[in-house]
Amino acid sequence: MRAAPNPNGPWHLGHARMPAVIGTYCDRYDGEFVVRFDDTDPETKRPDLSAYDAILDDISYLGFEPDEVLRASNRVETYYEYARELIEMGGAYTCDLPAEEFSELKREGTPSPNRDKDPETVLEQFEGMVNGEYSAGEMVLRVKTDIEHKNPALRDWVAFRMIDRPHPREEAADYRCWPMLDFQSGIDDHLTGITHIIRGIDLQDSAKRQQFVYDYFDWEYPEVLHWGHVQIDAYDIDISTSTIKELIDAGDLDGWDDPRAPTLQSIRRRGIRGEAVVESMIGLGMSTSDVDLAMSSIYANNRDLVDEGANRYFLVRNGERVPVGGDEKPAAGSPPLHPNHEDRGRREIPVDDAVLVEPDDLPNDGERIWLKGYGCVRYDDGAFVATGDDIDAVREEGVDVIHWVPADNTVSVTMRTPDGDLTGEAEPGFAETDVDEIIQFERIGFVRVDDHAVDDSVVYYAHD
RNA sequence: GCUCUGGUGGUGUAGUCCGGCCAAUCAUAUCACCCUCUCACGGUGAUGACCAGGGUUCAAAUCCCUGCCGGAGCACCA
Repeated sequence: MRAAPNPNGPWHLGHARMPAVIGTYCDRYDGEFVVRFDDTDPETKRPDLSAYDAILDDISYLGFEPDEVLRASNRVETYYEYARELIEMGGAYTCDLPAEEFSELKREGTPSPNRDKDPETVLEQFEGMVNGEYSAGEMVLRVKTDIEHKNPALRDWVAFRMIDRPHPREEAADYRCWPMLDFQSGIDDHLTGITHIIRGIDLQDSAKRQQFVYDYFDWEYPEVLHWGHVQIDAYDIDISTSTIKELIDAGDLDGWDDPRAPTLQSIRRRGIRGEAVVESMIGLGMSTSDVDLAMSSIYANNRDLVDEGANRYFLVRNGERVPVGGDEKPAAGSPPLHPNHEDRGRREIPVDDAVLVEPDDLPNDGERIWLKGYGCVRYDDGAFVATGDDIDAVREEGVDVIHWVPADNTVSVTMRTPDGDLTGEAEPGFAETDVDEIIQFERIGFVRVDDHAVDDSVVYYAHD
């Protein structure tokens, strides 16, 4: 099986579907996973040189290792050879009709006057194309199909056209005569032994077009399945590489891994495992209609994967400083690193004379609240007074449990989320977490530690 | 205009080919409750769907017809 990306940028979430599905199939049935960059248009779908590696990187993030990586722009001579063969069989003809003119004839089912040229002339003109003797728009090579085919999309389609602008890859910069997707892809699928093709509904007619070429060569066409587009909820941004690129260029996004971007690099940085994405993509099935992927599905999968491993810490946003007093006041709090794993030990959070809590968590005056891992306090006149109550206050008397941090010696944290950046103060022990570690800020959510700078750590928010 | 293709709860999906075991599966979501010193994890329960109308049949989500709604192609893009 193969994934045939157009290397125009790093992948967005929707792109994950192809490697997820074919990778899973290949793993399951011991198949071959071929990545073929279909980079045969240096003009309108101009390849982005950095995208080749970025895409391979995205695939590896998803957990797949391609068996073979090809670039169509390395294989142009091969396409020429098959074109020559096709011409000799009388299966293709050079055509100098302007696009609009041919389009009109096609609509009526009228053949191009070039259609019956003898193969020698065609071959000669095709070599002219190969040698760059024509400019863009002057000459194309058409596959001779059926000019009266009831589906106009299949009538004598273009196999090669001229492009004046050099390919960005140096190795391919000299070519001017480029194959169209249907020709290139059709030849490659056969040559690389692809047995099963999955592609989008936008390419519904491709197989039917390519079938004409396969018939000329007497090849057997692979099994084909089409699926609809994937839309993803939870993003304001259009899921399209070009839109994301524009937003980055305009400075609205910091880059492909901005937490607001619907890209694989983004969710990777947020600590979401490729496996979680793959599972969700597999769950979408193979429907030909468009589907909406709920991010919550990816989040649920990821939560399953990371919860056991994620140690717990406190982070207080918009911290309200509240003095703590009372004779029963403990010197420190010691909540467990993980509620289901006492063996991992407990955090020690020393409390001097005040704590920070989130404004929404402040109880009404005179009411009690339980500072998790620390103890019960009563809120009196803007200060907490330790009550010395035991845990039954929570279990039986309905006292709420909240998270908190000491007022001093905290770690400043910037939390980058899909909805923008937040700041807060984390408990001292947070400083000991490793970069790349996935932790949970209790009552807030799972985050990936991105950076521990001297006075401001950065985390990327994954999900709650 | 021509040609493809599809419509099962909020979302995704199973079932549709070979009609009955489907008063419709599973997941996610939402809401309760249990557990719990997190609104995490785990457990229990609830909510919620066969596009519409005809037809065939003892029996239709499944077969047929019509309609409605949607997606895609008809590029010298991929």
